[in-house]
Amino acid sequence: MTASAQLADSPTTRLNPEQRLAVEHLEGPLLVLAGAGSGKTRVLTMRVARLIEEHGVPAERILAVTFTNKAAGEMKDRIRRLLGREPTGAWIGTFHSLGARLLRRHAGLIGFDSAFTIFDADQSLREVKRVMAQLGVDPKKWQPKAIRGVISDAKNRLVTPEDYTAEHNEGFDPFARAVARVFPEYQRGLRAQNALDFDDLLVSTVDLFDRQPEVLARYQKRFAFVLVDEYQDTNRAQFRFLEAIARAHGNLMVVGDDDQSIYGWRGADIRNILDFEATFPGTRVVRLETNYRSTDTILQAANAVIRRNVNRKEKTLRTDREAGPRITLAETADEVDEANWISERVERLLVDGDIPGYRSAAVLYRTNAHSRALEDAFRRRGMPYQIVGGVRFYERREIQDVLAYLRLISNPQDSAAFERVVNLPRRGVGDTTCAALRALAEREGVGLLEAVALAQDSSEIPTGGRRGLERFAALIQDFSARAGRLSVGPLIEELVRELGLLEHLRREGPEGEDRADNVQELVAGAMEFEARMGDELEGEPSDRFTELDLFLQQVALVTDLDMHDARAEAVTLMTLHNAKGLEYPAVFIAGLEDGLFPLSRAYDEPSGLEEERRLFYVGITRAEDRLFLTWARERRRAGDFMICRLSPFAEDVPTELVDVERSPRLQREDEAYRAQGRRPRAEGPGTWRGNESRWEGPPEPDDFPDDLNQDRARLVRGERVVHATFGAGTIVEVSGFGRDLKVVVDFDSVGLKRLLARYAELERGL
DNA sequence: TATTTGGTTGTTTTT
DNA sequence: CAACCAAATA
Repeated sequence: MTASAQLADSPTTRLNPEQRLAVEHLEGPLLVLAGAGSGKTRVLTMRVARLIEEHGVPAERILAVTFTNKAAGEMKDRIRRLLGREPTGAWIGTFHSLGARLLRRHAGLIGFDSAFTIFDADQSLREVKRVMAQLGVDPKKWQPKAIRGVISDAKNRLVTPEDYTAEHNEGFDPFARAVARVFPEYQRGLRAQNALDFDDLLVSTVDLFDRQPEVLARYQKRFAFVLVDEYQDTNRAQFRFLEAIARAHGNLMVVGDDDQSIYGWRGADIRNILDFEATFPGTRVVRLETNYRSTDTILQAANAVIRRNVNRKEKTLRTDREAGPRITLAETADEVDEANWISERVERLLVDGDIPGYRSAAVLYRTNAHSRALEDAFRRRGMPYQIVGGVRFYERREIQDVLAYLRLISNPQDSAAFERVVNLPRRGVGDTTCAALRALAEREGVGLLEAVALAQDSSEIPTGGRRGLERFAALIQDFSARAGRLSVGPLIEELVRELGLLEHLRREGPEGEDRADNVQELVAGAMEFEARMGDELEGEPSDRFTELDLFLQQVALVTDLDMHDARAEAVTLMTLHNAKGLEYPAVFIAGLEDGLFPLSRAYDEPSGLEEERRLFYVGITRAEDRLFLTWARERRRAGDFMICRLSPFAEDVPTELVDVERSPRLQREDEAYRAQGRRPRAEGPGTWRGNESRWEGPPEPDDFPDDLNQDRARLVRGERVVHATFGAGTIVEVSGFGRDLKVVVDFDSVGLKRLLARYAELERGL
């Protein structure tokens, strides 16, 4: 962080004119269009400090919203440093954590108890599955994940279950009809369990503001200044949240960059930024186009890439920095070779003194699955690395098990948690007992835990199960009582001990040892947890909160990225999405192959391709000094090998900025081929060659077998097709690409079939 | 009821 | 080549 050093002495004279304009802005709407590396965080934090320091605004009148807890923490740090004291009372957090905090205060007003559970993606998926089973919606025909996705999209657009159902339950789209049945029941299920999913944290907050004008008025008055980071990634619900508060006074500052909008798939609405001036009349617009991060070479590459997008606000980043070394594009044989090349190159950068330590390098990739090969290579070489994302700590089975206990202790209505742990460790409560209990609970209109009491004198519950249920319920009640007087750390420790969980896990075999370690890590983490009670509970009756409630909330909302330790002396491995907002002296972007990056699915729509390109742009602009792009000729994906060709994105980088390399293994192999008088495999027009940095022109379509040709007419979801034997049908799903393009077709006569497009010879039409 | 087996499935990206 | 899930068996 080069900027932070300058921040320490904080004179506004260190700002460029545009930055100063933004920092000194006092009242009214302000839109800051901040290019990558243009010092936007600096502007945000300095404005906050200035409001407090020079204009005497009390810290508690400030609301600052970021996208990750880490960004929020960083903002708080910097403000603290600028002020020389804590910005006590200011609300600085993510949309989700702020929503959770507001909802906990006013849970009663929207029909929830303030100890509500927050369902993460996994839990809400389970709930969808449960509802589907209850309603008899076939999970084979409609994927629970897909349904969950549509529900999430609807929520992000603030479409209620009722709206959705009214619109679709009689429509012609059978999938939408299925969703129309599941959605309302899913929502009812959450409510019955006193649970909210991630999206609800936004939706319900907006709802609360809509329905309780006096609550809204209170926060409008309190938060006289609202500041938002990464504004290009906000969705409809988030916009409404901001707008609700800010419309009272218009003191809303948003900072964003339409070129870095990479969450369209999550409902981010680019119109929020493009229409900002129209929504808030009198908006002052400030553009930050000077980059303080990257070399001129890197910036030129970034500009050249992003220029190819049609749908954007025209702008060009400048820098005062030197040209710097050229970008390296490396061709490798396969993912193992690629990973070796990268790890070897990191080592070399270190030895040559180009970077001071491992932490100065990051490897970015498109999909989490890609991390495995890299991880192997780093481990083999004995190099320190840390992976951000992927299998998250809190998502591990054993951790989820412990958390389910805690959730049930905190919120007895959480039936999902009940089912998860009722038979863990074994208490003789199997599927039969559970099903009977569920039926009983349903009939009596109570939660599962409550139903246990009724089950004792109910003949429909198997006697074997009853004893187990009783023991379980007693255990939970016991711990609920303890939760009131113990803090989280000791509470979890006792729980784990009394369950004999560690021994239980170790008995599972070699895997179990790791699992036991993870549980111990969770205990250790909880021991360190000190609820910021003072902050969280200010002005609230404190008897409705326990430390456990707050711990669970934090756990639900803290992500892997937030736990990432930027100071650890290790190479960082993460997806391009996770890299947003970060910077490194040396950046590697791996897997630059057509179909992987951009992902083949992105070709379905022009906007999809543009979003992928923005993602590439984000990746490039993470680099301060050195940028490496790598690709593999051949890669294993989903079990089998695929022949790859260079990503068209790489071709958008001007050739004069690029040095081309081939991995040593590739050089050896190609030599061997040549010695046999044969043409090196996969090398032809359209391939970058040898050590000459010369691009030989675009690939000739004829040079690629038809089934690899990405330009071919594409089969898309919803399209009508005709098959030689099955007749007419509708495409329900498309997956894979090129040679492995697979489609699921719902044929009018024979129903669902999964087909490999290359054999199926589907014709378009009715 | 618990465990094992075999078969199927799939790869975006995340708060 | 996983990981996950359903039915079959102990």
